[in-house]
Parts: sequence; structure tokens; C-alpha cells
Amino acid sequence: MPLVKFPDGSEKEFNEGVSLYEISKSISNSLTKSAVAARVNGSLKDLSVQIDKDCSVQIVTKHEDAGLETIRHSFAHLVGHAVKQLYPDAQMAIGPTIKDGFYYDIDMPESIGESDLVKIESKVRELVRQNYDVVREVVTADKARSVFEARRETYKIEIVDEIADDEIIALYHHQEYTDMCRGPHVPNTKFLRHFKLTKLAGAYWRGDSNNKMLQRIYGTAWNSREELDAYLERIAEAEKRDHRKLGKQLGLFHFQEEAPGMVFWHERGWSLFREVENYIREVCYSGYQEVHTPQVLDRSLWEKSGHWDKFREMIFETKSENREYAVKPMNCPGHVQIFNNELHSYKDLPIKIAEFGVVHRNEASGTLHGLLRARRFTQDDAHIFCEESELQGEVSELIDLTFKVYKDFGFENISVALSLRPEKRVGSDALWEKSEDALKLALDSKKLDYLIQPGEGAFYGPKIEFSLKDSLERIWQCGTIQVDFSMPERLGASFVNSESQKQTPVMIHRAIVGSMERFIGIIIEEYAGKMPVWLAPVQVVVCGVTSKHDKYVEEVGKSIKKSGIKVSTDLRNEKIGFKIRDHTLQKVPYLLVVGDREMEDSSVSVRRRGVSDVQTMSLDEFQKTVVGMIESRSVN
RNA sequence: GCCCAUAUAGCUCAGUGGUAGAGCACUUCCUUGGUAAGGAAGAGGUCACCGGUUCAAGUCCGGUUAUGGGCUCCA
Repeated sequence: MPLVKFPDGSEKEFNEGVSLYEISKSISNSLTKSAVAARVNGSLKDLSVQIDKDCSVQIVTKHEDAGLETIRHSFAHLVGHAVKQLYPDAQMAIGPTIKDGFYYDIDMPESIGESDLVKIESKVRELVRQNYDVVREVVTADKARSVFEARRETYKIEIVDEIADDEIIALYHHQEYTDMCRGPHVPNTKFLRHFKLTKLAGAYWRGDSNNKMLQRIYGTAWNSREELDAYLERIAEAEKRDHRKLGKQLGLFHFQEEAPGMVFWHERGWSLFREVENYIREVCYSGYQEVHTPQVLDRSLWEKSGHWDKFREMIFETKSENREYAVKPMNCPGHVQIFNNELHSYKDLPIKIAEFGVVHRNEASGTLHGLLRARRFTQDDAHIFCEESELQGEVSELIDLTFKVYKDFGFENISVALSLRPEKRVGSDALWEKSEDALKLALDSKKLDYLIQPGEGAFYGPKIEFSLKDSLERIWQCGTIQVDFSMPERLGASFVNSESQKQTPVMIHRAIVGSMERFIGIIIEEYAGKMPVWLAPVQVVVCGVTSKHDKYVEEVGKSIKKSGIKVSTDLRNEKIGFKIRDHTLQKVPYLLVVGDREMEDSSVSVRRRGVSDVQTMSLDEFQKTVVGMIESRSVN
């Protein structure tokens, strides 16, 4: 008779072979009603699993995270059930859960479109209403194979073949539909109610572009109608913060067909760009020589650096007088040329060269994404030429600098990753060992949480990557610190060491925000277009109540401009309410209204963005406040 | 690049085979109004591009380009 321990400390004996479902019932009926799975000695099991020895049991209800995940996982099967009824020749691949939902990758006999997604969703609803039991069956690999052979599910057979011998194989029967899964799954489809199939996409089998592309059906699932609606509302709100929408609304930039992936910066967007640039020049380039290198360089240089070999399809080429050139996709070879242009002593190291380097990369058309993935972008790029002994100290400083910069722009949620040697690489394993260790040691000394990504490094060296999220929580790599023992040698960089010998320096590639365009895109989304005062392209708009006040409006405007504030005046023949609305929609931080009252005592009526109460103050006081906000680069 | 979708006025969008529409923005006039839209009139389109079907195409079909969501990729 197995003895079962419960989370509250109580214990109870059950007959051998008792199911978790029965154990749940022995606790309470109401618990059982919302029970979707159970933890046995900490690991998740289906409620149909039987107990034959002493253990601890915790019933998992739909209300906890693991329960909701179980529901989402079961929804994937349900989509499989529906698809198989509608398209009997469809072959099911994998159907895992993801954040907020699930997907199923399916090899469809003929490709389906969005109208089919509606059909599938209706079919799922139809199945849900049947409240059928989901039956779990433990089988041998051979049995599983024969089941899926009969069902002509070749992907499932491929998966069975990879399952280790000692692993339990469970089939889940949804009426006539059978799937295979580690589980657990809900015992009955009555738990599956609040869902929506959200999108259709292509996805390669096993994530490999050499494999067949399957069709992926994405869905979201929740415990209640309210949670589902709240989720959809959240997504809709996040979409409003899309930098591409805001860029258009706020007149910051545009793209057009003739220059895919290349930004046309408008005055206001360019103002924002330059403000970020000024900040970086001040904070990230101190101790560096800022340089500017050619946009187009002879192909041979890229062959020497190794970029030609690895990134040929992504390089824009150009020819002139029978010479072949590449539009630079990187700044490092250019910086090495500047380094090589004079002789260096070990006493001069480290030498740090920085550039707002405009690079062009012919990214695959399907990957372009507004400012976040562009074909032409500006790197806050720099290269540090140093000795090996200086490496770790430099990297350590750069990590601190990166965090400072992100914090100054108001980012809290920064993910850090360390990418190690890829398969296709240059340089000996000993050099890779050294470079990887240097980065690891620097990271570890900061006591940071970071993700290790084997095989994800650059071809010439390992890298630390700093990533930020956009409004839909997609992750974008921004900053990077890379150690490179290969490039300096390939490009002939050297310095004279204390023994009068030529020696090759180590090179650190570093970009703090990475791509200016990408970083600005993320800033726009982070602030939903409501830029902090110091970044706002228009910081103050002065509006007159009537045309009588035009002269005073201009005086106020001039005075504000003199104190270095970005101000514009609104003298349009419109009512004040109209002007307020217009500039509010443009998300201007400060609106000033002046009329008879203000003219009389040289004051201004101040309306702060997001605050509907107005405040009257002297022009002088107002200017001091705004200048203070700008100088402190306050993000509030 | 691959899968699915989309492309109509400056912007947001309606228009299911028969004479291109709305709101906002724009221009002119009226209005001088105190904190989120005052009124009137006017102008504005090779319906992304190329080809096909049809008596007739914004609308149906094919292709191209760009864009959106994913996948793959990202020095």
C-alpha cells in the first residue's frame, strides 16, 4: 500500500494502482474539478497515471502556471485532431507550448491559407464542445511505430526512432486521433475553452532550412474569456507602439520601395538620431579616437579579412574601371588600416579607434523589419588594439559601460549571452580557448546571469551580446563585445614590444548600442513615442490663444530657443483646443499657451505631456526646468 | 531566401466585374476662439508594377516589387 505525502504535510495510504485522479477525488471534489495534472515527487504526470509506491503528490489545477501550460499543450493536440479531420492526408510534426500559447507544425498535402485557419478554428470549437476524455496509453517503441505507420505519420515515426530506450512512450487518444507526447495532458477537453488560432506561418522541419517547410499554426489559450480578451487587448496595445507606425505618425522617418531596408530619416527622426549620437560621442567614445573611413573598399581587403568568403551574398558590390569593390559591411578592416598607418609602441597600447560607421548588408528580403533590421545602418563601432594582458580589464570596463548606457536610456530588462566558437571559423583552438576564457572571466566577475550559446560566435572570435526587447517582446541584439586574435594578423597589424620585436595586438570589437537605427527603433517602442525631454525632437511648442498674441508667442519662442531648447511656435489660425490636441498627438513634452493673462505678467501657461492640469509660471522658471530636464537626461 | 497574407488620395480605410469613395490632412474664405477636433467651399487618384481572361478589371488569373506575421539567416 503506497503512502502518499501531500504538500500540507498530511499523509495517506492508498491501494496499489490507485490513479492520481482518484487521489485527487479523495482530497476534494472541487479540487478534482479544476485538476489537470499532478506532480509526483516533483515531476508532472497525467492524472490517469497510477501509483504503486510511496511518493509525494501535488495536484496541479488549471489555475497555476503548469496547469495552464498543460491546457495549452493539449490545445496543440486538439488542433491536430481538427486538422486531421479536415485534411486526412496531413502529417503532424511537432506541437509544443510557447509563451502565451502553442503551435503545431504540420506537413499539409496542399498549403492552406488564412480562410482555412478560420475553418480549423471552427472545427476545434466543435471538438471542444464534445467534452471527450483524453486517453493516455503507454506503449513500446515498436507499437508506437506501427500505430504511426498505420496512420502514415512519418514525422512521428522519425521522432519515435530518436527516443531513448529507457524513456516511456505515451500515446494520447483523442477519439479517433492519436498523438504522441511526453505529457501531461488534460483528462478531458472540457478544460479547453478559451483560445484563438492567431496566425499561420511557414517553419522548417527541425528548424533547418535544408528541410521541407511545414505549415505552422499558432494559437493562444487561457483559463477564462477575460484572460483571453486581456491578452488580445495587450497585443493590440503593443502593436500601437510599433516604431514603424509611430515613425510615420510622428514624422520621424520613412521607407520606400526604391531603397528596401534603408531609412529616409526626416528632420525629427534625424534630430533624435543626432541626440543619441551626441550622447554616445560623449559617454562611449571618451578615450577613443573618433575616425571616419571609406564607404567603398577594394574587394581584396575583404578577401584578406575573410568577410568575402563568409558573407559574399550579403555584400553589396560595385565595379569601376575594372576594379571590384565592396560597400563596407563592417568597419574593422578600415580601422585596422588606420592603426597600420603608423608604427606603434607597446607603450601606446591600448589604442582605441571609434566610428559612427555606416554599413550596408544585403540582408535576405524576408528578414527586414523597419529600423530593427535594416540593410543600411550605423554602428557605434570601435576597435581596441591591446595586449593580451589588457584584455580582461578592457572587456570588464565595456560591460559596465554597456549597462550604464542602457540604464541612461531607461532600459532595465537586458539579456546577456556569451556566444562561443562556431563550426566555420578562423584561428587555432588555442586562440579560441583564450578568447572565450577572457570573456567568461569578465562576465563571471560581474556576477551576471548570462546565457551560453555554443556555436553562435563570429567566425573570428567569441562574443558577448546584449539584447533588448521590442514592444511585442521580440528580442533584438544590440551591444556586442568580441575578442579577436585572428583579424589583426590577417590584416597585418603589429606593434613593437619591449624587446623591440614586432608583435600582433589583440583586437576587441565593440559596439555599445550596436546599430543606431535598431537602438532608436527600440527606444521609440519602449517610450511608445513619448520621448524623454532630452531626446524629443520638439521639446516645447508655444501656442497663442488668438492672433493678437502672435508677437508674444514669437518672443517666448525666441527666448526659449536661446536657452538651447528645441521649440516651435504654432501661429495657425486655429482654436487653442485644436492646437493642444494636435501637439498632444505628436507627443510633445511641453505645450505652452499664452494669451492676455500671460502677456500681462510675462508668464507662460505650461501643459506637461500626460498631465491635464496646467501650471502657470514665469518664462524664466519654465526655461530652467526644461534645461534641467535636458541636462540631466532625465528619462521621466 | 522560404510559407501565409497585404498593396485604392499625404494619412487611416470603404469599395465582389459596369462612370473611383469617406474621414482626417491640404488650399481659399468666414471665424479671434483659454487647454484634446469652429464652419463653408475647393483641389487632390495610371487603384504598386507588368501581363492575361472578359464586350468591360480597382475587383478574376499569372508574374514582379515592396510591406506585414512567422521560419531560416544575422560579421
